[in-house]
Amino acid sequence: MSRTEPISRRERPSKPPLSRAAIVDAALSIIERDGADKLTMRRLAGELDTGPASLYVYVKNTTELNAQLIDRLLKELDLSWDGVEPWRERLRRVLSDYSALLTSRTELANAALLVWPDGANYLDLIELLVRLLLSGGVSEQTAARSVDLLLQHATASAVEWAGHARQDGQDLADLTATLASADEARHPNLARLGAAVFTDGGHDERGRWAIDTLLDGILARSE
Amino acid sequence: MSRTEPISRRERPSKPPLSRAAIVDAALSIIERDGADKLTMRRLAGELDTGPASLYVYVKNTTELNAQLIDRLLKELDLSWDGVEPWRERLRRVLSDYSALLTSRTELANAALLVWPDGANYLDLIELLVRLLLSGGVSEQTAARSVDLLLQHATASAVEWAGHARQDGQDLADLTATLASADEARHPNLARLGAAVFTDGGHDERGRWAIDTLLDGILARSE
DNA sequence: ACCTGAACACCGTTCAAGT
DNA sequence: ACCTGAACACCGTTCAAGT
Repeated sequence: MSRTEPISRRERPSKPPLSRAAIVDAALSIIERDGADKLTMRRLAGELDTGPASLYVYVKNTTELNAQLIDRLLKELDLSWDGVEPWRERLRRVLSDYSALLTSRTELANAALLVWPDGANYLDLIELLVRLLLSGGVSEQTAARSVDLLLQHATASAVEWAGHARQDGQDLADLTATLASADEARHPNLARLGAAVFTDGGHDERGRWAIDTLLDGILARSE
Repeated sequence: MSRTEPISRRERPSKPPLSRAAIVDAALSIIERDGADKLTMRRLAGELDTGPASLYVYVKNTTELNAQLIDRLLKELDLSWDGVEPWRERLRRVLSDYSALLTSRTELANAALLVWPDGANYLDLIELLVRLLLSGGVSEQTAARSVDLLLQHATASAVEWAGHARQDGQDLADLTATLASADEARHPNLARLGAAVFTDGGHDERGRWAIDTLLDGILARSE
């Protein structure tokens, strides 16, 4: 008999075999195409031409998948340092790169706060942060803790920004209205400062201010 | 005919009328009884003996409900200041109270990062923070921005802690294993610091360190 | 006007059964 | 051994219809 493959009946001729890597790839392309909020186990299974149960052979649960995804995304970060660019500037740059990476992927940003995204690229990022801090004269113990604080800030900023951009019904107008209604007797300081509490300066400028403030605090710990 | 109420047939004799306040109350009791992760629109409707559609007469969506809930929870915070307790200590205390309030309510902690929880109690909290900062000699502009940074840190810490306590399959052991596997050539600094990056010091001590670092940074901005 | 049953369009995860 | 159909146990939100 001739060796015509009976499998060749299928439309998509060679459905690639499932694997952890194939799943992460498919997840990434859903995120790029439809947005991170559209990434679900069921949709991901659909993308791979199978049922959702099949994914659970390769990933334990959604949390684990997210951790994997975050690490994969981190690969896109430039983590080099020429040693010429001042360490403080390099630190600012890598943190805002990291934030930007997550801001357009709301659900992942959220996951990044909840999971410890273990993985080689995450380690690379931490390594760079530690290296920069040490070169700035920060003590080893302080550097270790600062990494946490800096990444927490960058991640939380991404979550906030992604959330506010999404605007689930809320907007800045509501907030400034609430603030304007602040009773002068009950909130004398707020009444004086007004909307500056929330809106003073642009996003970039505030981000830069925050990182500089963090760094000043960190440097103060190292004397 | 006698004026026997036909309504008295019902088991729970007087189902309270729906209202925004009643909904928030019911939501709070679900959170207290079953945990914040069990709070859903459908369950909430069940608690109030009605269908989920009825809730949408009083709240726009889940996000709005969460904002409401956070403000209500904030009412439980002690926001007084005798002016005798050093401002820095008072600030530390209110921030860790706020964190603790959210840590046991995972989903709300998450929401607190995403929504601007407008409401009277939130304003009270901000007012206290501004007041403490100003009394510490911080400039008005710096105080306004610092409030953001301090609350972001406290909220993000609550989210992280709640998440790690939940342990969706991940645990510290995984992470320290990853860290131990850090290639010495690729991650010389990490290899030297080891697990200290993640585990040095207890939760409370690290929290205190972070707030002090933040405050030192803030004070450095004000000279 | 105020409320809601029922439907729409989804979820994550498990498990028994198939190859 | 590896994979998956089908089911379990849910979601948030809308809308046409009822009182």
